[in-house]
Amino acid sequence: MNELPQKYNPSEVEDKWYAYWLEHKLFHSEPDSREPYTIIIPPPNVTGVLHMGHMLNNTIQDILIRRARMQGKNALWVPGTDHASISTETKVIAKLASEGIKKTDLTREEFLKHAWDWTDKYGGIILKQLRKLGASCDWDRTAFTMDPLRSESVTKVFNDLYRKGLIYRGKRMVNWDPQNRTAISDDEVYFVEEQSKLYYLRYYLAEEPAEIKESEGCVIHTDAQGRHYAVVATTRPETIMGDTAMCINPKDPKNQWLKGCKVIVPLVGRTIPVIEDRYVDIEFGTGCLKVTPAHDKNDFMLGKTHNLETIDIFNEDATVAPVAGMYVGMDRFECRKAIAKDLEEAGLLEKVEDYVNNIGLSERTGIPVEPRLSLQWFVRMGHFADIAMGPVMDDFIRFVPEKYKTTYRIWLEKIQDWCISRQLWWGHRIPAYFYGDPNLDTTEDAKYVVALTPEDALEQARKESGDSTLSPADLRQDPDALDTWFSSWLWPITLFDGINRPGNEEISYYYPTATLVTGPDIIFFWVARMIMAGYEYAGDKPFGNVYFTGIVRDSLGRKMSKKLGNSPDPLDLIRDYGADGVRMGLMLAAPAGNDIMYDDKLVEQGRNFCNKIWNAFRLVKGWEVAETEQPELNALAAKWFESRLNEGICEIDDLFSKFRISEALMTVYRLFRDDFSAWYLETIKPAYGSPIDATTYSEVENFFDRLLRLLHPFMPFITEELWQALAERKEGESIMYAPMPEAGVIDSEILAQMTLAQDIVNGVRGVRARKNISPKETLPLLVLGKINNISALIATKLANLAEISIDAAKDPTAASFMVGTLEFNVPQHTAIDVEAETARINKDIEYYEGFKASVEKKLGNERFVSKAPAAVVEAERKKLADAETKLEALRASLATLN
RNA sequence: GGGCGCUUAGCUCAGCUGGUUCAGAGCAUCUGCCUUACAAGCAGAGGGUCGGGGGUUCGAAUCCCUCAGCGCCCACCA
Repeated sequence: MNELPQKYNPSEVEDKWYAYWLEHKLFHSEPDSREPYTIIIPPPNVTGVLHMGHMLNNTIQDILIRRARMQGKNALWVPGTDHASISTETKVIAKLASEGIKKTDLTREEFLKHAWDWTDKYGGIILKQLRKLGASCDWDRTAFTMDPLRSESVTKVFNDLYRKGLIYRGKRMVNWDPQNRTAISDDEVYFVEEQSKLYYLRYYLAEEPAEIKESEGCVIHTDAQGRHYAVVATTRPETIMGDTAMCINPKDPKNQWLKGCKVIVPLVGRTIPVIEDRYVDIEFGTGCLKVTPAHDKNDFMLGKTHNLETIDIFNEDATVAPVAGMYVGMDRFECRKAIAKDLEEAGLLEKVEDYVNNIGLSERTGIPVEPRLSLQWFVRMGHFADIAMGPVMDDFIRFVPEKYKTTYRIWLEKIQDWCISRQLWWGHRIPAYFYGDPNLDTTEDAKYVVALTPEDALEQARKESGDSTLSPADLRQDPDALDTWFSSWLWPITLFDGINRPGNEEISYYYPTATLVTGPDIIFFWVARMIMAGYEYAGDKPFGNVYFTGIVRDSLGRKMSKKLGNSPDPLDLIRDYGADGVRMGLMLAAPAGNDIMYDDKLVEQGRNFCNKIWNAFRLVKGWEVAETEQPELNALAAKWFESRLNEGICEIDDLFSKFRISEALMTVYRLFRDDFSAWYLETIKPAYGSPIDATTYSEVENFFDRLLRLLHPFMPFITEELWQALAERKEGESIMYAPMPEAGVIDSEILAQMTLAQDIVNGVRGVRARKNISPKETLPLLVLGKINNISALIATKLANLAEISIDAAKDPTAASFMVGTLEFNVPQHTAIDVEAETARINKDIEYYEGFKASVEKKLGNERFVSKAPAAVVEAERKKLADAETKLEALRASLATLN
């Protein structure tokens, strides 16, 4: 036993076994006759580093995959990374900027070279980090969302959807990120409250009307010179150059007088019509709305309805464009200040109010999104919403927790077409090729073809244009890239090359995958779209279950962020607490869908538990074994623990089937710590220096083995270390492939007997604690009735009893306790503290009298007796009888005290 | 503005197809113990009128209504 240190030392153990698993290719899977169990990793950003969210997410996946593997399934966990178009491009641009290089100074090829260099250098660090966690991914299959195979698939799918009419190019109002100069999808915009200002602008009437039609409730503005004007409230005065109308609500009494008028845009001097639309909120501001169709979604709609001109006054980087005619080249926010000032000076600014409004920010750059009219590629979503709704609603794809079904349904019901083009270089380039007049490329009149290759494109273009002299130089591929999610949504399929080679052996075998583990934040971005693509391109669901994890927060409930510095480095934690300890700590606090409040206490508990397991092993391994007959106590204890273990296994199986993983872990934890260590091992533990009988020893080994296997999915390293040490193992053998224990017979009789034994032991220990009697001092025990054999034996050993007298007469001087209706006396040498004992018994009597009274009241209720089920009434009667027995015993004790 | 969810011990949560698993678990706290597996441990103990109010019922943490607080998602009125 002295060979093993007193404390478990994780770091060397972890490296040793991870290398062993790799060496023997234990994570690798090939299709075979077993049932498959597949998990695809949510690919982390290729340039990302491991954070606590990854730890949680990947621990769960590893638990599921390891358990499946031990259940005899062909378990495959496919790893990979995501090219993360916007995020990576942003990082590369920043890195280049730090070297004094501007993206705009580079050619596409040069830029991509930098990006690939960056990717090769930093890419995949996160996958290396995952190994520290013990992740049992099949690294031979490591994929990248932009490797050749995935790229080919993406292009094929784009082509296919285009042919099906599900992809189109269209002019829409998109969210424009002026820093990255790209469109982003609605889902990539988040809103924050911002303290801003509401500017009230004067729009003078273009010509003074002969008469102003005054009506009830009307608000007419006149200046000192008697000229009339309307007042428009806006948060964005810088867009006035794009104004092409002013809009009022036709029912607004305040502004009736403006109907049919024309007004002059302040500073700009352009005359615009006053239009009427019920869209305008009468209550907001003055009820007058300036309409800038190029720079606001709703204004765009109004522009369409009322046939307004669209003036796009901003450049790609949100500086003012020449067409605006003034403030040209100025940044939009600079321009706002300048205009405010100029309006003020021109007397066109009525007033400025403080105003809190929500502004949309780009998820990537955090800067305000500019609504911008542009030509983009879209996927028609109606068809996809149709095919993706049913399977989730019918639980054919099961969401855990279930509440996300609603979220999913509502999103699908009002789904918008998906803008898939991004004005980026890092990503899958859109396989559309323009020909003809290059000036038309960025217009809706562009001539283009969509093709798998430039060669195909040329052929098609020749055919469509009828110009057989077109050369490759006449084709211009769309410079834009696809939204990252356009490759991610194919991930479950492309990992098995199911797009390029439909129906191949791998896709047929591994698809649909078993369970997807991901965060609810990407339910729309990714989960929903994978379901759509799955049905469209693999003819089946991509996964059977979706397990949504929560967010890892700090102990104060704050999101972990770099800014707050409240996120521990996972690798530091692994170093300090061991991978198993960290895994356990995270899992203890992580019911599906619940955020977890991370606290070092959790991983401490995990580390401590590792130590507990370690020491239990030291104990057992330290025993000397003798070929002696097994004592009855040990035989009974084994019989009990067998049942208890089976009971535990049943619970664990049930919990796993409900994805209640943290509860399953808690169950094993208690099984090991309480039942196995505190009760079973303590029961069979031989006296110091004495040997243990061979039968018991082999039983202990067997129990230990099964417990290690139950623990292995949660804590892979320590369980492998101990399992290997528990018996002779062959090279290449691993607990990873040891069968997961299955529940056997549960003997409820012996479980009940043991419960009594435990109650007695607890009773005696309670007496010891109250009377300050050392655990070392043996005590006699009087049973005022009968108890079973196991109880007597267990109690004798674990309560350190000298002897047990069955059917004993009450000893009035003894300390007493009750288990159910059975009384126990512990005679002692020292005089009992009559006062304290009296007080204790009186307290009990008081409690049981109150209890009895409530039961009597219930039973005295005619309606209860007549309406409640017989069994319930019967149970109440038994309660009453037991309470009476107990009270009788307590009163007898009290009487003997005095 | 629309929707979903939550509120049970100091903390994190379970229980919620109504009645002895009904008030639980882990952690934390307190009190004893360095008892030759483990002080990263062992033994014992305390702690909640189940957010407030109302209703249904013989009976409510559990079902219904209502109020309050919190969280998330969607929309984005200039």
